[in-house]
Amino acid sequence: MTQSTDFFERVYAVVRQVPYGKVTTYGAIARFLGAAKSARTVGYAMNAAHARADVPAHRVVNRTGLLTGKHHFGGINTMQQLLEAEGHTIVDDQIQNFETVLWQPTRCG
DNA sequence: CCAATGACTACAA
DNA sequence: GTTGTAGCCATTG
Repeated sequence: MTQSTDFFERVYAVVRQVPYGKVTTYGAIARFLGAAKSARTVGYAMNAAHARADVPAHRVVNRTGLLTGKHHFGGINTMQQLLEAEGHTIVDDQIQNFETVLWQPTRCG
């Protein structure tokens, strides 16, 4: 399907590669896709990712590790709880040791 | 087709 | 070091 969803599928493919207990950023995904400046569009794709059960959008946060999109999970605490359930520590909607749990997309595992 | 929106990021003051 | 503005790109109206 070479439709608008194509771009989203690219994002989904990367987000699904995020391992358990790890998180990534919009910029990392955008850059990996070759659209370093489309970070916003990546977040937009996340909004559509709601329809994808295989897309752990809660593992995607902004470059500061802040849960900016927690509002889009139906509950402002849903995203945080999901991350905490994976062993993350969140304070003030911000992931602690963010760089420690940060994961970056790779072409080979 | 034009205008507005958005889960971002980088630069400047 | 904090706050504000600008740029960017894809989607939607």
